[in-house]
Amino acid sequence: MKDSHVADDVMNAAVELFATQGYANTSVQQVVAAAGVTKGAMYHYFESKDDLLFGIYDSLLTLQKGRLDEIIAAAAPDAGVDEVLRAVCVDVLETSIDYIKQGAVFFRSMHMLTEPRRQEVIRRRRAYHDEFAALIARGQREGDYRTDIPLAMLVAHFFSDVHYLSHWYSAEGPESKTLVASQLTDLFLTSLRRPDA
Amino acid sequence: MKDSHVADDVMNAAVELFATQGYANTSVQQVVAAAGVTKGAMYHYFESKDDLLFGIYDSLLTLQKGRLDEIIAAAAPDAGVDEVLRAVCVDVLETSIDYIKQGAVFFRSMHMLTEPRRQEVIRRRRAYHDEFAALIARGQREGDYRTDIPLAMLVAHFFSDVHYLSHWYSAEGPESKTLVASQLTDLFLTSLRRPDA
Amino acid sequence: MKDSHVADDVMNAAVELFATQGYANTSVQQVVAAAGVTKGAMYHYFESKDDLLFGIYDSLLTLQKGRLDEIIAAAAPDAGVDEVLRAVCVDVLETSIDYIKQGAVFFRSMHMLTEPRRQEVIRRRRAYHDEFAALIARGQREGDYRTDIPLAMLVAHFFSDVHYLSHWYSAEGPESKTLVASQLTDLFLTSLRRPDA
Amino acid sequence: MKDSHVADDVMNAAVELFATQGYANTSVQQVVAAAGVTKGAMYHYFESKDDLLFGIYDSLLTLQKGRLDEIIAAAAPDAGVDEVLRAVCVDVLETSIDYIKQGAVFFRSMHMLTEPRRQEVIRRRRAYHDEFAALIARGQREGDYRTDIPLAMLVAHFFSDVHYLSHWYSAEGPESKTLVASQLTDLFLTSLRRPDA
DNA sequence: AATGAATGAGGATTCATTCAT
DNA sequence: GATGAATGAATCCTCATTCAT
Repeated sequence: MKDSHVADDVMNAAVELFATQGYANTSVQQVVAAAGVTKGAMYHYFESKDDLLFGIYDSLLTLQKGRLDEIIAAAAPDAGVDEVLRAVCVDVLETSIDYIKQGAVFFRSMHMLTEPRRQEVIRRRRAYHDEFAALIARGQREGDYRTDIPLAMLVAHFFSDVHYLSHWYSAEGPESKTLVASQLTDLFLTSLRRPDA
Repeated sequence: MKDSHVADDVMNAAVELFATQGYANTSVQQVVAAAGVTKGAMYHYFESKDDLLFGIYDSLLTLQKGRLDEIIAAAAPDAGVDEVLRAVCVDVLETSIDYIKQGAVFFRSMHMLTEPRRQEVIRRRRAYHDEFAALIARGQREGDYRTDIPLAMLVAHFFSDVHYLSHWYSAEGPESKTLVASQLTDLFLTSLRRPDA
Repeated sequence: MKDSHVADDVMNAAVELFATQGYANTSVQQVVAAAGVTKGAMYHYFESKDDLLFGIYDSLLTLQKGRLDEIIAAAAPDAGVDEVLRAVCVDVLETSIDYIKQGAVFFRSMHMLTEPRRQEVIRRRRAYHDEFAALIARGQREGDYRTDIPLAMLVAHFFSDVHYLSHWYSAEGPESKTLVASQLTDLFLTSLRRPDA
Repeated sequence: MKDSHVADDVMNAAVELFATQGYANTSVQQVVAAAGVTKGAMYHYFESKDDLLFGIYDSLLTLQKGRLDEIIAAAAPDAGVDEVLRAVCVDVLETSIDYIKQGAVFFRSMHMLTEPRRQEVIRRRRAYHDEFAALIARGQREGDYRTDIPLAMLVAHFFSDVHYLSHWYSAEGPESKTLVASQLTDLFLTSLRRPDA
């Protein structure tokens, strides 16, 4: 259930309020009031408040997974892994800044999701991480990246930065976004390189 | 109000439940049942559910600030900044693993705190970060650390790892803790070094 | 929010119970049970228990102020002040007997109102008294009424009777109401007359 | 249970708080805090919160009944009823001003008393009114006072002023008290006199 | 006499959701 | 499709009173 002017307005209001006040502190009443629709109209498009929350996860996961697949598919056959990984990192970071409110909700409200959906989010998120991890593993095999540190930790080391963006980043301008993305990518790739190389 | 057998049991139960199910999904009833005390007894020691939550923040902030000050004070007068910073990073990471449940609550429930207390947490947390930032700044002045990246981002880059621990770390054994702390410290310090050095 | 079958039933039940048992001794549960509605329905029409109480004040103040204004406006241009004042007194007393339960609540529960509303009641009540006082003042200027006693005390002397009705009056019949009103008015006007006249 | 420094302090604090905030809005905790004693100490001297409230009624009733009896007993054998009644009225009014806080509680919190005690207060109050009524009746028999108005209403007419004092009187000075008492007595006795006399 | 921790019943309020219209 | 009145379960919190010390 997801189109029409009503559904969009509701989702936007929900993201805004959930990011600002938290999911638990936001009543359905507040959401519909902010969206300028009635409760009945909302329940016509969304099954529950949980559905609203899941919508945020779903669209973000769909978006980022799609972009990741695209970048990898679009990579030149002879491209070095470092080049691809850099593109991926920059893209994730930029997208996360674009959707920083959704990101704030994402990392803060996972435990508010009802159970089957929480599992789905975890599964899709893991799939995403695995694809990212495969890139690093390839770089390790090719001798570019350090192997003295567990793969899982390297992945976590990168996504911690993605995660943390909503805790400190505040939009000053469009250029800032690309600069931040490139600098964080740089920090990550620097630490990833073989120490002795 | 913060001692007696009752207060401790309640706090422990609260940490456990808040970390597992989230603050909003945990009723005071569940907390007191888990602690084996009555609701009235709990309200004798804590003013509100919010007070319970704040207690988690307060004790963690007090602990970590204390340790940070101690390490800096205990550093040999001729110690290089890198040595001190490494000790600080390792300590923060190890402490965060020891109190990983409190950490999970910390980063997930800040918006559930009532306003004056939320401000206090933010203030104390900022003070902590500032002290950490001062170390890096000293390293920059001494020529050890890179200056091409804003100080605030370097700080965020480290604390994102601290933050993220509760999302992926799970205790496999006592050695693991020190290993993880040392490896994450390593990643951070590697990326911090002057690129051209 | 103040119509619909539900709102009326709730208000009536509230007046009855507040007058009989007092506001503090009456639970919202008792009110909704007496009104035959659910708690949720009540909270759809009233914001709080306090709102219920304020509703009693509001309707009584509105009613009596309206009637006072009407009587003064309707007075013949050449009417003596004594004639107008008598009409006002009789009307206030009769109305107070008609709404004797509301009156019982009025004088007993003012301190249970939350602050901004308590101020509003005081303000509106004062406006009402001032209008009444203006009539007496006119009578004093015209030489009908005594001036050896402060105006405020004369006003209090009358409203004390209004106030006290709910402490001793009990409805024996419709005639009694008009008799009581006329007799109390008589007592008041007698004491108001210039002693030496 | 009623002496010792503790009991007095508690009673004074209770009167103050009950008069200011109302009985229902005042917790035992607030009373003992204001009195500077502990809860246990209070419960050593008073059986219940209700006991505290009843104490206010008891002392006021005892005091006023005692004074009434005294004045009547002390009247010269050949004293006119008007003289005695005037003395009684002035005394009641002055005493009520002296104990105006107790009076505020008296008229506002009767329905908060537990049942047997509420009946006792009503009974003793009625006895007091009856004695007062007997004076008026004597004046009627002696031809001084009007008989066209029911005795009960005449009594109510006077006590309404006593009652109402706490709603408008505020202490400006010691002289004011005697002036107010004498003026209200005057208003009452004026209206009491035979209209045709 | 005095303490104050502990009890436990009760109260006001919120809110996601349903459903007749 | 849309409304919004109504539901009813759940939640946080208060508080008079007791009792071991």
